[in-house]
Amino acid sequence: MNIQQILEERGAKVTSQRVALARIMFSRPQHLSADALMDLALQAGVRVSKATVYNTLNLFAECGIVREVNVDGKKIYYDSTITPHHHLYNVDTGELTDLPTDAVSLTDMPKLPEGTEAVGVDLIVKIRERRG
Amino acid sequence: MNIQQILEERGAKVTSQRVALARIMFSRPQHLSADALMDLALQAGVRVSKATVYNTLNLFAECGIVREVNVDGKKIYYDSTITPHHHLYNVDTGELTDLPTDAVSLTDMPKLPEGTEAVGVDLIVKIRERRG
DNA sequence: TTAATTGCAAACATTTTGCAGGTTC
DNA sequence: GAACCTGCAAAATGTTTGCAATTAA
Repeated sequence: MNIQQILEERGAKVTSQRVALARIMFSRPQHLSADALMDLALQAGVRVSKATVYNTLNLFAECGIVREVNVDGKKIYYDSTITPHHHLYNVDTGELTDLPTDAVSLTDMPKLPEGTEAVGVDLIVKIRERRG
Repeated sequence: MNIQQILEERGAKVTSQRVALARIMFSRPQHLSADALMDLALQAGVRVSKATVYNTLNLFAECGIVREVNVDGKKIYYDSTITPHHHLYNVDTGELTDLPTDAVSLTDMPKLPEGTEAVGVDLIVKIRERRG
C-alpha cells in the first residue's frame, strides 16, 4: 500500500504528518483510537497535533484505507484492516479483536428500503470474562 | 412490562421520573438518544433533569429493559425493543430501524477466547441513499 | 428516619473548528 | 504563489460527577 499514491489520487497533499501516521497505522493489523495513535506518534518522535491526528484519520476513512469501528458509543476506533471481517469486543477489558468472516455464517442480505444501497455490515460479538 | 415491579426487584426506588421516562420509552418500539428522550419528557410535561435522564437510561440498560445501540461513535441510542434483532442504519439520514433476525442468516457462533462468554451480538447494516 | 434519588452546575472526554502561520506542488 | 495543511486554543458534543436539597420506603 502506497500512501503517497493514495493521497495523490485523491488530490490531497503528501505531508510528513500523513506519511508518518500512515506508517504507524499500517505497520500491523490493529485498532487504534485517535488518542492512541497520537501517543504512538509522539513516542516515535513524530511531531503532530491532536487536530491533525483527527483530520488525518477522517481523511484515511474517507479514502477507505481504514475502517471505523464503534463499539462503546464513546470513542471511535480505527481498524488498519479493511478486508471484510467482524469484531470481538471484550466489554470487561475493552479489548477489540478481529474475527474472520467465516467464523460466523452471514448468508444473505436483507431487503433494503427503496432507493438505498448497502454501505457495509458491522458485526460485533460482545463477550465478557466468564462469571461463576 | 411492569416498570414498578422491575425496579422493586432490583432494589431501586420507584420514582416519578423513572416511571414517566419508562412510560415514554416503552410507549412504542423506538430508538432514542438521552437527548431525544429528555425532549419528549419535557414536551409531555414531565419535569426531569439531564442527569436523571442519563442515570435512568443507564439503570434501564443494567436492568436489561433497554438495549444500547452504538452506531456513529458519537452518541448512544437506546432501543425499547429487547427481543433479538438487528439494525439498519442510514448514514445519510441518521435513521435507525430494526431488522428482524430472520432477515439475515447468522448461523453459528464463533469460538470465543478461553474464559469468556458471549454477552450479545450487534449486527448493523449500514445503508445510504442510492447514488447516480 | 435514612438511604436513595434528583437537579443543578461543573467536570470530563472526545471530536471539531477558526484562524494565523507554514508547507506542498 | 495559490491552495492546502498544521498547530494551537477554543468551542461543541455527549456523558458523568459532586453535592445540597428532596423524596420514597
